[in-house]
Amino acid sequence: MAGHVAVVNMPVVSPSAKRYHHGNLRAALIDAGVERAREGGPEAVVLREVSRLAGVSHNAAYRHFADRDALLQAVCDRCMSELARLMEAGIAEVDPDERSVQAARLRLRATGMAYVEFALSEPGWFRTAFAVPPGLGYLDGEEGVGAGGHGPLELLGEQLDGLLDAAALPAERRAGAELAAWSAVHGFAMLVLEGPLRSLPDEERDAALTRLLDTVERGL
Amino acid sequence: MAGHVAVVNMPVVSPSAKRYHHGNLRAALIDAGVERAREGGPEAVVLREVSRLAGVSHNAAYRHFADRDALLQAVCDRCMSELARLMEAGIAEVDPDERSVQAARLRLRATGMAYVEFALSEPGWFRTAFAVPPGLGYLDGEEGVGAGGHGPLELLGEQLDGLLDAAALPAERRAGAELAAWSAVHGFAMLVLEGPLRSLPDEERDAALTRLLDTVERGL
DNA sequence: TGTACATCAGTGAACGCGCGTTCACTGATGTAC
DNA sequence: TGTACATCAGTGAACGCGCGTTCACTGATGTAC
Repeated sequence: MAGHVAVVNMPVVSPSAKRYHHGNLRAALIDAGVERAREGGPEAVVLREVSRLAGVSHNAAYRHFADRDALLQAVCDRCMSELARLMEAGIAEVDPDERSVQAARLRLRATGMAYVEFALSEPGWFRTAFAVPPGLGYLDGEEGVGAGGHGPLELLGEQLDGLLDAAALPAERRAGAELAAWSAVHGFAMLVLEGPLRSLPDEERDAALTRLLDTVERGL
Repeated sequence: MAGHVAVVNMPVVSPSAKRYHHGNLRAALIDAGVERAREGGPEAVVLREVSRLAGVSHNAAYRHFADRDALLQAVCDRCMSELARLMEAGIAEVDPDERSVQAARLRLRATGMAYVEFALSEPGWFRTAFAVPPGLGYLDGEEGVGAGGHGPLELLGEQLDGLLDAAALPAERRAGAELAAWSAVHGFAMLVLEGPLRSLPDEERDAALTRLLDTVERGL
């Protein structure tokens, strides 16, 4: 019986037998934090709860993170990387060898669509990605940047360069175009997700998104 | 001596003598909440602290608000109204009798500028304006809407109508233009205020804002 | 190959914190008669 | 004009909560000799 109790008390995240040394607690804590963030956003990344999920006592976390903010930052980085990953996936759906103006436009559009889709389908992660504690930086942690080595900003920049190469964006308008495009989709996501437009019906929302992307495309 | 002690214990917000019945506690609580929100954003609207500021015991607030969220909502409404007020002031700087295309464009621009300026100069209020508790609505409280009876959305809509009247906006693009324009300035404010661009130097930020407003103007 | 020991990664108990909310109560007010 | 009384707006004490963080400690690991 006693042996079985030990099995029952195994840490949730690790299928291996309970050991005193966890092995990779740092990663396990971040994983658990990401899991909590998915459901409840950044506020849900609670040091004690995350340690519980990782199967260790709540102060073991202090071996790997200076404090709760340091853990949260690592979780934020992962969420931002996940956003970048989805953006990359959206971009990749347009044939990468295609160099036409239309393809460049479609890629930019896919970038924005993926951004908003991430926000709407994973609101907890989206909010967490932008909840880096004051005083700490974005994508500063060891986790680094997204799958292809790029954050959302770099991915957006590449699509704008693509537009430039296809002569669909005047050279004098290239500078600062990132922030204009980014602001548009970010604001849309925020207003619709938590802001005054959070009760907007789905179909109106989708129509508005199309309208928004059209506007950006024309305006750039 | 005893009489003087009573004077020392007077509520901070009311210069009148301490009375058992406050007189207008509801308004005083909202005022105190707005004061706290200015410094610390929505998290700073703490029921006990706000009651303290108003000079009453912390549970007197329950006579006027169902719970903390109800108080917070009232404070949010006030912040949103303040935003609308500043937008109106910005619009009013363009001669209201002027009906030219240029004037219509300037008014739209002033709307966006005021929005971002409010966010940057009063970050606590800006964040609070958009922190209405889940389940509660925007501008639903008694405070109602801004000085002229309009919220930010209505003000923006009027400027777009102005553009339409001046033939600077094709009629088929009028629908949904609010959300496109609003998204752009809102996203800009969020990214620069708390997001990944929060350490952007002031001059780069201002240049990016000009670029953004240009883009929106062209794109609409 | 064995062992002493430094080092590192965990544990468990405790602290202090301030919050939102509820309870039973009292002081003030205004109105019906 | 005076008074009884219902109503409303406050008070003060208490509860339970879970958090982040610190402390002194112990179990496991790997390395020098």
